[in-house]
Amino acid sequence: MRDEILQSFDIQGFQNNLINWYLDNKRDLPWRKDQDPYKVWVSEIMLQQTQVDTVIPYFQRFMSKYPTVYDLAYADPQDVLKTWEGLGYYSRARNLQNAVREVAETYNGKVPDDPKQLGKLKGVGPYTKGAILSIAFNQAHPAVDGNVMRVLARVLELEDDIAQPKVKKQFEHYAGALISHNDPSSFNQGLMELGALICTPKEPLCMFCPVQEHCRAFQEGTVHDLPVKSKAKKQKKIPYTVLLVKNSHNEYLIEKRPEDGLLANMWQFPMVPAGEVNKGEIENWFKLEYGINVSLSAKQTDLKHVFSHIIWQLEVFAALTASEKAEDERLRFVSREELEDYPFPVSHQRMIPYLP
DNA sequence: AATTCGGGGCC
DNA sequence: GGCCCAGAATT
Repeated sequence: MRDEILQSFDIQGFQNNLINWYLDNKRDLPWRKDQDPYKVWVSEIMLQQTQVDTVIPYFQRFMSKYPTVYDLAYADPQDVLKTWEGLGYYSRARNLQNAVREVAETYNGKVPDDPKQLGKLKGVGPYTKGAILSIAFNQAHPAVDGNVMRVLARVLELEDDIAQPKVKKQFEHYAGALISHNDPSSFNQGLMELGALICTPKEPLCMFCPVQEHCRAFQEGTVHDLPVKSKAKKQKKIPYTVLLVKNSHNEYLIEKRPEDGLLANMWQFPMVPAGEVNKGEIENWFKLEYGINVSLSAKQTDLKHVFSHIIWQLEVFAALTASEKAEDERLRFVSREELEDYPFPVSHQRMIPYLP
């Protein structure tokens, strides 16, 4: 790499200022009560692309349901998914349980402290590996997330586009060069805490920054120009007609999504791809696709749901059927109360108030 | 290297 | 509307 960037950098002073600030100002978070590797692991998975305030209640519920590696290893995957409901990126839950089962079987229930073994676990990438090693095992491995890239881009005044994968590897190199070997846990968490509380994306609080004297962007007045990040392309809009199908027993038709792809293994109300099926053909299409005769009734509402890469435009209709049972394994008629037992994506939770 | 994975908070 | 968030897996 370009190590001349670190030539005149006061690594020791930076470490001391950062760590002392962190120890004095760290938030009292539920996963910071101890260094249990399993808890650190679960918290780091939940915190991927997810803000602290969102994670807190999920972490509490998850740990009370699955206090140990073995509790999670032996749990029903559908129950785990239900516990994850609303948190998003549901493959995280499936990967976590698969990895925990491997830890139970292969590593005698102990989270491995070996970087190679840890990195092979499902869902444990470069960031999470470094976070677990440093926080739970006090090993000096870098843990570079979005916060750390923003902080380092400013402190070292790095103008590389942080949206590019190769740039993250460069930042990991710098983070590895800066990390405290005396207290890698506080150093890594301090970088992230600084990014969350002080070195924020917009309007950073430089006046309160513990490493202001080390920050090249502050010295040069370029804080607002960093980090450089290219824009993501706009999401594609996909229209659906959703059918809230009710039968004579006041039961509603739900279906289980495929085991791969978007919202894998979650349940939902049947969706008709409106881009491929005309309004007048919906009932025929439904009979062919689901084997159930329905009659469309009143439109209930329009909903828009934004994902990272697509936007669902949902037109929600009520519908009636004479059917009482569905042949297909992925289909079920359930009462309003029984709906609560199934993991639903937020987009479909929002339809429940409109059930006929 | 680019795309696929959720959802909420903020402006 | 756009941007950000304690990213990883897949292609």
